[in-house]
Amino acid sequence: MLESVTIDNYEYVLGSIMVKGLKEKGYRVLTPPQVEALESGFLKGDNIVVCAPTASGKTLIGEMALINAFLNGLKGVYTTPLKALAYEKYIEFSFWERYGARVGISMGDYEVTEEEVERLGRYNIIVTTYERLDSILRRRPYWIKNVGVIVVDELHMLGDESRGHIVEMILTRAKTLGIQVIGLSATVGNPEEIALWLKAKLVKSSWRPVKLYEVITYRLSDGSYAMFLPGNINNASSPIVVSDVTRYWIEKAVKEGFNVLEFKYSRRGVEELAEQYSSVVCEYLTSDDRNRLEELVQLMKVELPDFEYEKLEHLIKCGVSYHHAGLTPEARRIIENAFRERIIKYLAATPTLAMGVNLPARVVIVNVYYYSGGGRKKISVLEYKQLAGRAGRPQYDPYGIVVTAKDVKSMRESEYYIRGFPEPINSTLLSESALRKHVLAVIASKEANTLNDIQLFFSNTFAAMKMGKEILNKKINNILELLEDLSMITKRKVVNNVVYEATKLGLVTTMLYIDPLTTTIIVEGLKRNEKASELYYLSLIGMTPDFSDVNIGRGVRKAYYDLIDSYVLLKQLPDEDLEQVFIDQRIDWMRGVMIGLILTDWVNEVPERRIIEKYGIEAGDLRVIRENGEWLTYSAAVIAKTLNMVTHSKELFKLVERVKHGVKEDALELVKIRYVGRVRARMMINSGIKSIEDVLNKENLVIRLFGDGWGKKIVEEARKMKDII
DNA sequence: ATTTCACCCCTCTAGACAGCATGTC
DNA sequence: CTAGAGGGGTGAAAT
Repeated sequence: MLESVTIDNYEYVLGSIMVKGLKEKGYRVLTPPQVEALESGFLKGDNIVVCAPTASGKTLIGEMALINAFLNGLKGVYTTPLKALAYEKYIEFSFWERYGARVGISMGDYEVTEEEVERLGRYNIIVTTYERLDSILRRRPYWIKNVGVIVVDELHMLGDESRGHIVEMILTRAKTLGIQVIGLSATVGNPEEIALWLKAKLVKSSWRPVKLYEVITYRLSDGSYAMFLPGNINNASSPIVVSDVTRYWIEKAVKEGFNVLEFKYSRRGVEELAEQYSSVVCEYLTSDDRNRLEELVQLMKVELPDFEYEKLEHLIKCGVSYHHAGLTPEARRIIENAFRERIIKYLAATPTLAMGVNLPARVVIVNVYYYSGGGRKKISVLEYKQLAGRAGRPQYDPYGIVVTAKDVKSMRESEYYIRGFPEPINSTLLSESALRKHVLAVIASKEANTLNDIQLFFSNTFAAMKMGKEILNKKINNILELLEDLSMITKRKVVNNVVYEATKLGLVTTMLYIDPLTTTIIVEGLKRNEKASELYYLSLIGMTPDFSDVNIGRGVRKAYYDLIDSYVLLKQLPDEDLEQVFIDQRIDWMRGVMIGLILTDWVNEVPERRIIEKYGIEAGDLRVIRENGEWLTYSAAVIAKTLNMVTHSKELFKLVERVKHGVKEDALELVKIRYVGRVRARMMINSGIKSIEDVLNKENLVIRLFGDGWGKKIVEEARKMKDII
């Protein structure tokens, strides 16, 4: 056993102030990846890529770089893929405020106005989401020259199909501007290549804080399972056969006081797992367990909407739950905490859980099959390692156990995940949808305006290194033509060069952070009518590529075919010809219609429960639809204004507020009052209270409606608003 | 005449980031 | 491609 290395050993590198702070934060010993990183000399300013498993202390390396920059009078930026992670890190780094560092956060929940960007100039440490940082960098804030380091959390996201290109652009700009880069990555197949691209030193480590046993598991033809347990668990190198793996581990877990996490790539799948094993866990609960679970149930009853609570109640009472994005964020947080405290013994989850907050378990069961695009596929080794990394809670568990590939049918397939190497990650920037956004952004921000400069800018990308500049330049040329066709940019010939400039529409598109195609669809849709219904507007934005896909209940679409036909005839919906406006670009017309119907119900005050049942969606889905709807309705409003479509823009701006609060027009004033949402606003209007003025004049009526507590609060809030006016 | 049931066909499959106007009183 | 569960529809058998 190596003697542990302490922070003190590196005081000569870290400096006394940082050492003092880190100790105050509770750090003493350094993990091997941290030692290696320090040895690499990243605090002197070199780029570094750290490839190491979950919980090996990568964040601290980033944190050191941020503090180092701060102590040198520079700014540090830390960027992550999730808002929840950004917030977590923000809280963590706020510790340094006692050392004089000003710590700020910037993500979509906060505005990105000029003032906001200016405001960020005051901070020494800024935590952002990837997209927000991309958006900020496009605005080229004056303070960018003071940024000493950008720390990219979850750097392996670089290979993510839908968002990797954002990371690539951030890093490309960091390279171009000569800003130090610290990349924190899971173990990937080609770390050398990424390090080479970033001109970074590479720290590779497989060190984990908890020993990990990967248990080869597979299904036998009779439906039972073979498992090769590790030697020191049952001293056997031949497999044991159990009829049900999950049951086997749950029984062990409940008796020995640890918990079990199972991953599966399907919402329905995880709900079924929870259902299936709730009776198993229930059998073993102690009276103490039951009491704690009863408390938990009471908490959920208060905190969650009824329809969500009703779905979970019987599971939670048995110490079991599922976890996926159909749940509201509130439900997810409660379940995560209960699992962390081991009140919930068995949790079946989709990969949301592995992406987000740190939630380890002694035993992790991994299913590897998922279904997509009509086929049956297996998750990659990289994804498997990410899920497996959740096994073993540092400081609590002596080891972690991963049941590898519960749903495969041969030993070979299971071993493949254990012995196999994570796949190399590739650039995703060359997809048309990614490139059209970024080429436009580079032109709109004036980071590059001539063909040569644009090509030069993109020659710094990972894509250029991987694919070669010729292919890249060809693609860029195609995109430039497309953007010109879409009226996003204009072209001018100057002597030996071509100069590009963003149009008003292009500028707006970049600022709104939407896809040029989204803008075009909105423009085309609006052009067709002078004035339109809310259903028309809301369907139109639902058809754009920026609106995320929605899980509509089975059979629901079909049930609406006739209704939809009649709407199209009445010109209440954008007609399907809209699709033909875009050669080669399929727009999701049907999705848009469903979104339109859902959001129309929402802004007409149909109760949430009713909407969810009607369209077979879940509480969490409705929330996503509302957020997307708000952002894109706003975007449509700004686009309409840019094109001087006065009626549309007026209507759309009004609609933004209605989507935000889920109310009809007459309730817009009331919902501005804090503590008043769609339901209370309607109650007041029904009682004759129609404005803030009315609230103050009919104080007693408000208190009669909502009781002493809420009633008085609401009146008080209304008074505050009156005072402001 | 109405209900029940076996059977076939069809459908469906994870997640999450981004925006913050303006004219008028 | 290499799945599999559940919903809906259908038609014939059972009541």
